[in-house]
Amino acid sequence: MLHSLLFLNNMTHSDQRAYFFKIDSTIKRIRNFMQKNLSEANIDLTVDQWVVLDHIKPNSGITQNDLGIITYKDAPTITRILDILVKKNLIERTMSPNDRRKFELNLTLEGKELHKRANEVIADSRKKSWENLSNQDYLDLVRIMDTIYANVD
Amino acid sequence: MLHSLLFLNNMTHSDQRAYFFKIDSTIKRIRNFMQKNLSEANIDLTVDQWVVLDHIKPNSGITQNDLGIITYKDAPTITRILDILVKKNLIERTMSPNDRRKFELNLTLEGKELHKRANEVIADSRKKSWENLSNQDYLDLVRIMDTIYANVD
DNA sequence: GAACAATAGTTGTTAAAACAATTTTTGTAA
DNA sequence: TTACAAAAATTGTTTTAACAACTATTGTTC
Repeated sequence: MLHSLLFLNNMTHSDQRAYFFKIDSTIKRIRNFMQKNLSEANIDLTVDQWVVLDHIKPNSGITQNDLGIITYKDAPTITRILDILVKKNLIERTMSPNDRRKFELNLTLEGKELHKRANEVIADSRKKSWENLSNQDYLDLVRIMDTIYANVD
Repeated sequence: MLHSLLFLNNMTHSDQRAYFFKIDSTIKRIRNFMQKNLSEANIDLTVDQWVVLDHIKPNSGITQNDLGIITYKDAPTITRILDILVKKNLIERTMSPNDRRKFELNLTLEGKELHKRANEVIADSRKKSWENLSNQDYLDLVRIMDTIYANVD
């Protein structure tokens, strides 16, 4: 309710398209909600570490570069998140046999186990946060996001 | 197109509700787009500095605490952004006469001038990024964001 | 094959977010 | 009025994001 109230205020600024602020505050809340749920399940992962872990899992041997592309994170960010995941013993960097500039990334056993646990927490969070919304809402949201994404390309 | 493609990939994970990633990547893009437009207009402001400046302007004398509430930023973040805006000579912190714990915030003349310039850039960015979308889309987006926000409260 | 360009990854810096801990001031209750 | 709680703001630390600069390796062109 605070959210709606404040946004209406914000809307008076200039036009009805001040949606940036709305999306920004909502995504922050979702992130915090997921983070809280991970922490309460004693899972030592940030949401972004989860995103990276979750994208390595079905792509064994992926390089850091490609990982950055599919997660929309730049190279330095990937490097640093991976440094943390390696330190936590959740992933392995093995040098590519063909190209000594590259690493191949894989989950460790511990990484796979933690992924499984975290996945349940994230799925529950997702379900909870989507309550009262329909499949049509989902399709609309995706279409709107894709349109904006294309507009600013 | 890359966006859609990658998202479809991501969708195969578990269910159709992995919308977090979609929103997150889109908001990042919008932010970068606005930042680029500010920089190209030679406006030395980050998007978040803009948000703070834009919320002080119609609320002269607002305290840091209240500013944090309406911008959805916590106290330390507000402190640090204001430090920067003060250093840039865009806002003034004057001690509240009634309560020596509080500051009253106001734009300087320079702040008002920069706000005006930035406002045009942001409005243009907003318009551009909303192309091909309707008023109904806007209403749907707001409703979906508000619903999610309430769900994770 | 040597010179140069491109690619993969790392390091440095600044900004913002979240959280915890702290200081200063104000409000409240005994 | 004194003791304690609450409020406002700051400082410290870790993580992520963006950008620039850099190293090492590979690819290309002459």
